[in-house]
Amino acid sequence: MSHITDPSAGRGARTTSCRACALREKTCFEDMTEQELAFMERFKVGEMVVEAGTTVLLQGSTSPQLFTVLQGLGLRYTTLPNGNRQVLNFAFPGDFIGLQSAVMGELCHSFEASTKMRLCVFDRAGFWELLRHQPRRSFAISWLAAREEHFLGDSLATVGQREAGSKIAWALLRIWQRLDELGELQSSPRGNGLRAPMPWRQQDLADALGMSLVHTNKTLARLRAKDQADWRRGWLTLPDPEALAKEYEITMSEFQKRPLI
Amino acid sequence: MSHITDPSAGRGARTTSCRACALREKTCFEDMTEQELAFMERFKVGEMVVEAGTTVLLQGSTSPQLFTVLQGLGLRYTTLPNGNRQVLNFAFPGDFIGLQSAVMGELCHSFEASTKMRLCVFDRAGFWELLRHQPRRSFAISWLAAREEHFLGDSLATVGQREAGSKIAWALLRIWQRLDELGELQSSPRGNGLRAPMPWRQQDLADALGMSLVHTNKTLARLRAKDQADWRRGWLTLPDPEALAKEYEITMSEFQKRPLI
DNA sequence: CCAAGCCATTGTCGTAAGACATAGCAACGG
DNA sequence: CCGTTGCTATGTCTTACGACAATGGCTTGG
Repeated sequence: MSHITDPSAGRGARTTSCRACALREKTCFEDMTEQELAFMERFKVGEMVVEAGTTVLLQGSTSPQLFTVLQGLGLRYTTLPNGNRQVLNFAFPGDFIGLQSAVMGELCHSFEASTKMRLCVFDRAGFWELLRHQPRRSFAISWLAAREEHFLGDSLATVGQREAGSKIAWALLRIWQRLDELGELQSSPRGNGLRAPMPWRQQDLADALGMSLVHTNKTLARLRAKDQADWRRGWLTLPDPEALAKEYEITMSEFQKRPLI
Repeated sequence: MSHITDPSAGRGARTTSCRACALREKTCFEDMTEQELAFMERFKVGEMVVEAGTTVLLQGSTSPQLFTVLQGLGLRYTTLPNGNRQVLNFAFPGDFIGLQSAVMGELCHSFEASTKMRLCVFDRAGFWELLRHQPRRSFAISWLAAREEHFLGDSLATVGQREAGSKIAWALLRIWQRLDELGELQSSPRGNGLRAPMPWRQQDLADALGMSLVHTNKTLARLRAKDQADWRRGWLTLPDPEALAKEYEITMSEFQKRPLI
């Protein structure tokens, strides 16, 4: 299902860490120094490519690895004792996976690839080294953690306080915005506006919002009937994101450049 | 409503930062070095005492300050455009408040004192200095952030996937455990087991769990009738926490020593 | 070309939870 | 002493949402 490639194989010195991919321009940092690069080189274990559907991290296990998403989309979730599943968030390129596992011993969530993914693999043991010796990287960790905390809080407020239509709209807008930031929006084949790839299943969205599959489906149908959002066969189309946000009282946070690990 | 005291007034050098209070033994770190102490001294702005009901941080504003809770209990919440309120978490002594505001420009949540509180005030501008020059403190920040992320995820799963009784039980157990860790459990005046101070209102709990006040009240009454939990007049009594957790399929995370900022 | 899965869709029905209204009960203040 | 305020407690009625069931449409694979 997956294989690990040697990070040093066949690439020049300055394409190390995550800088190999197009994510570089999205960072809010100047280029790393040579010293930092050398350190990150040691920290990085390799790259991993996994097929859609692969469980990368499994709740209850103790993974020795941390990841940064380079390509593809994923899903972070917990399974409750009653069998229910809660999707904690959707993962996009640039996301750092596993900070919690580095702190809590045992994993309290699973991570699954929703499409084919390419991951940058780091060694958990080296993580504390990173914090100790690389203040700028350390800043990045805190930045990402704070941002993650912010979005989890936002999710909590949505799941707790919004009604079905508003929940769905919120989730779609959030995903839309994130893909927009990553430059993943494309013009529709029929030429009517933009569309975004959205490979998840309705069940995933339902589990993210604390709704049943059926109710999610019906609510999506309602949004589609009102020409507010159309999500079918892996593609999302929002005719007017701003109007949608206004209709359902959703305030989007503005774009922020993000640091990379 | 509040006043700020000079941190250097009337106390010895080694009682600086947050180490002045009994929280010290709860840390997972060796004592700070003299150098670290000196740095934290600069970082610390003062202490602040606020009365119950005070809004310490207001959503939408830009606070130049970060806090560590020294004494008292508080509440972190967001207000949605539709007027609903979501309580994000309850704050206890040792909690670090404001990491997000240090990263996102504008505050996206409010913080309110539920009892009289004593807070350790830090300067936001000095925060990045801290990360840059104090690797051990920087570790602590990451640790706390990861833990916060963990609990937010847990909250999300609870609000999204549990039914009313289980939600309430989960919240009560979580608060009980936290107070236990802080050594705040007391023997009941009537001599029947332990009790914990719980100064919040039913509305607060309702807003934390995404339930209506009325339903929260009725669910609490049901738990009380079954002798599983009794929360009245600011005091919580759990006759058998383990049994409660088992009954409602709640797995408590074990105690972990926490670092201090 | 048909069978088997996997999802999406839609209808019916039941219930958990919300909305609203009202009452009870301290605590506080003049 | 009584009126106000802030919170808790119940009763009744309504509804958004979940549970269950059946269908249909792609996709994969022999």
